[in-house]
Amino acid sequence: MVGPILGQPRAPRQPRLRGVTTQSAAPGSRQARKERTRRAILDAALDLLVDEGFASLSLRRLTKEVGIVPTAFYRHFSTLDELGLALVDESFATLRAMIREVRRDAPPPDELIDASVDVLCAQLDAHPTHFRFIARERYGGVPVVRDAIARELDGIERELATDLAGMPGLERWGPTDLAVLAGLFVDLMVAAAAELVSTEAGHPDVRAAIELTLRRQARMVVVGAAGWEPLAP
Amino acid sequence: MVGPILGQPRAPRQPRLRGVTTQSAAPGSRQARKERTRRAILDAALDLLVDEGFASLSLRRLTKEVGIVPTAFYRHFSTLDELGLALVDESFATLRAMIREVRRDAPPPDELIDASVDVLCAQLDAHPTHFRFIARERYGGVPVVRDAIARELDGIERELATDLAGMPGLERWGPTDLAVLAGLFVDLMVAAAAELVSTEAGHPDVRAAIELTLRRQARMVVVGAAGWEPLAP
DNA sequence: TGTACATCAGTGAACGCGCGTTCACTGATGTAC
DNA sequence: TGTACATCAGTGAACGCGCGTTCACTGATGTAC
Repeated sequence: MVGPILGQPRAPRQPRLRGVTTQSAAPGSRQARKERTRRAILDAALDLLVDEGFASLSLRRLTKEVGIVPTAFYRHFSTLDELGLALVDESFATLRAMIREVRRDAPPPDELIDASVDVLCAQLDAHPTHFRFIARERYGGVPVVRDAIARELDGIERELATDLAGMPGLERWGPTDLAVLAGLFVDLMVAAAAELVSTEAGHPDVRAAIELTLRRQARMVVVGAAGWEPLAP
Repeated sequence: MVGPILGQPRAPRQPRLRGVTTQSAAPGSRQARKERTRRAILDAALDLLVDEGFASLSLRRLTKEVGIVPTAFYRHFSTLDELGLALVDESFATLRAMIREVRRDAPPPDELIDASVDVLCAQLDAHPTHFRFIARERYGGVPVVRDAIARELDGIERELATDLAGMPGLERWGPTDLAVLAGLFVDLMVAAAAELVSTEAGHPDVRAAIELTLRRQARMVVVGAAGWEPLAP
């Protein structure tokens, strides 16, 4: 065991923000501490991305925010792109969890829209940085990240199309129509998420208005789907 | 008049890419040449923004592309933000011209969607960089630009709502419902534009698929609007 | 028309700064015996 | 249990580079007379 004062040769580097401490004082196994630092890097990145795009993220500012030295970053990610992909993974884990929640509750068709929007708003409150990341980087400046997000959103559209296939009134729809409808819902969701997380600190009035608009837009789409004469697949 | 060789004290700086020439050789009045350089800066910026976000745009690379020295930039814009706002102006001039074109042709309601999508696709071919700029920077990393785009899109939504108000079947709609529908169309358009300009060099098949999806989505929304029971304003 | 002066778009040297990445290192944790 | 050695997350100095911005300048264009 190491004394609390020993092993700090010069002015000790204080933990800066996130509980990442100097090697002499951190609790837990080496592996646990490494994982904690990785977590701190991801969190610091999501925080910094509130104000800027991923393309402008600087490794030095990021590691400063975490409280580690710039070179320590490379113990966790070999490039910034790799960090970006980890953020895509994490953000879509949140989004998929949200979708699973709706699917699990299986609300009746007439409540489906409101229930889905409720879940979306709750998730937006719980993980605003994840949704902001997806919305902002979807058409953002880093091709690797942009492509990864496009691929994930494609997957979600396909899943949603499968879900929709079993719904009352949509049994006779072809795969193309289902894909079109699914795309409509996904676009609607991402656009609304982007609006909601960008007004973050704004008035609850603005927020309520965006939420209301989303509900009406989604219902309008549902009415359109209900009246849609399915085309050949 | 100045001779073609005189007044070039050392290795003459060749015009690099855009026809911006050294001061000794450029034709036209001083004002005309200044305007031409400004134009070249805007064009070079739009070109560079194919590959990166506005937040990552570097003044030095930009001026190098134009063929002027970095400091000459300040003769035309006092900051990069000001350049960004000029690009917003220009991009929305294109978008508004597109809307005017649809309005002028005034196609009958049953052809309105297809006619609008046709115009959109034609404009996307003519000015892909403008639409890419709007789509990418709408949620991008530079607040000044993002806010300006949000304001412009709001204006367009309001205009569109006014247009829609006079259409058959929508006379009894309240302003809120009209705004909801207008928002839906604008989101659809921007999302489709973003998809179309991002596959730029891609297969015409992909392009055709996106275009077809857009047509079906728009029609689905129209069906939804037609079946919509208007609510209190 | 010719001359003298003003304007100003573009130049080029220089500045200090933050950037990503390299490298040899330190010292607490982990492990083999 | 105690000891000797290996591992490896984090350190800190150093590098060369491109960045935005300053400043005094140049010389063709524009204008007043």
